[in-house]
Amino acid sequence: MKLEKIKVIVVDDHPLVIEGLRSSLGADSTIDVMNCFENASDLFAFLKRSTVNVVILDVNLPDMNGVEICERITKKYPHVKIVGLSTYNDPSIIKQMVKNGAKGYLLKNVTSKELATAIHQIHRGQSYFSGEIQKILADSIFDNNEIPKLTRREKEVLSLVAEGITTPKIAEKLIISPLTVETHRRNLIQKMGVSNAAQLVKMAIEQRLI
Amino acid sequence: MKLEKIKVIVVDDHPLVIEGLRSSLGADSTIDVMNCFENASDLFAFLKRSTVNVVILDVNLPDMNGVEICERITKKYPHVKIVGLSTYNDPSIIKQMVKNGAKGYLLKNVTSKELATAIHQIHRGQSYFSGEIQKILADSIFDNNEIPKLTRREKEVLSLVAEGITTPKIAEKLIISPLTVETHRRNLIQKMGVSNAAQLVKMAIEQRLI
DNA sequence: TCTAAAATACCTGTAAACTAGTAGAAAACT
DNA sequence: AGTTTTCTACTAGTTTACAGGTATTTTAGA
Repeated sequence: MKLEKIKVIVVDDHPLVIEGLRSSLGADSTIDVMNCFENASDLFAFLKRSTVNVVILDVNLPDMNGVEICERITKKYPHVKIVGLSTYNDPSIIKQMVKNGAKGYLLKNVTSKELATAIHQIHRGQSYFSGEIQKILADSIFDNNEIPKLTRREKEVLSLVAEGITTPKIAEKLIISPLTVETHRRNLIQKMGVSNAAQLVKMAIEQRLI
Repeated sequence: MKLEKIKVIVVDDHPLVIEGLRSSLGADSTIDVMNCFENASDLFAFLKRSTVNVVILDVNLPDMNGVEICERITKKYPHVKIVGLSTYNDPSIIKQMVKNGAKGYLLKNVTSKELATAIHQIHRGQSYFSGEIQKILADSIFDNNEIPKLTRREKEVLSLVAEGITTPKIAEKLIISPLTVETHRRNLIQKMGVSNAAQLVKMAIEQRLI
């Protein structure tokens, strides 16, 4: 029986990282780095016409965020395994990635050896999370910070609030009553489980909602 | 005359980036990647006993921040040229790096070719900033956002404000009068040139003051 | 030691934010 | 077509934030 290589593609907007992955994963005879992309649309164009086993996915791409990409890949190509790769160890992002089908998540401070291990393990159907990530996921079980779903309008209001614009001026901008803005603001504070605008801004920035 | 290679060292806490730089810069016959480090202390240990032309310096290292490293290198080894390399295009960080002696600054989305060009140019005594960075530096001339100096107490209050704690509770925590907290808060808002707490929080996060 | 800077505290007034409840109209979903 | 969600808007009362001063006591630098 002929050994099939694991077909891997890399999506990262840093050419330097791509080159690093190419040279180090290329050394592994069981892994075939088919192609590398710097944005999401190129990735999807490729997925349309090729079979792929594992996608190594940077969470921060210019044209689409990692969570959305995960969701779309999982929906359209459920056989494709996703490994998140990012500088950020933000629990909410990691959890969202996992919820949307990522089978693994690594920080960029991993060695290429560990990455290769992860690819193999995930390709076998298991999951893989680096030590630090495991700890984060474990911790976040206790404080079950469900990411609340915000409506379109609420997101709009949130970003304006986060810019420090006051209620009456937000109302002016959105051409609605200040009272309505107040309501949205109130609902946001309630949904996000905070108690004032300052915390709301912090939250929004942390969860990259703005 | 024998051609001397440019002696370069790379400091980055991401092994993947290091491998990428190694493989791509290694291909350039005029550049000698002497060594790579993942933290600042290893870097300084090496500088003590070796002559180096150019340091490629990631701004985010585990043990020391980029600005501090720049300052120290410039002071102790003024002949060593520094090229900042980072994911962040935060104007205040870039400006601080330049102020502290960085001769170039690139975002991690550069190609290795551009990086090589930068190394050569900087080694010749010129400076090099990638297009995006040039734009940022140019923009920041107009809005001369001098980073205001905050006092110790102000920083304390700022981080508490940023956590969304209200004035009376901050007062309780710091065991001072709420009126004093109000004064600090007001001074902060004035110093940072913003108009409310929400903007203050945003600012503080952006400038990594908390 | 003198002095400038920082931290502390207070007053007054206005504006905005937060709390709590209600409720009709418009979209979206089934 | 019917139900649910979202967006909209209102009343009314409380709390906190913001702006403009002023002033005393520490702390730290020259």
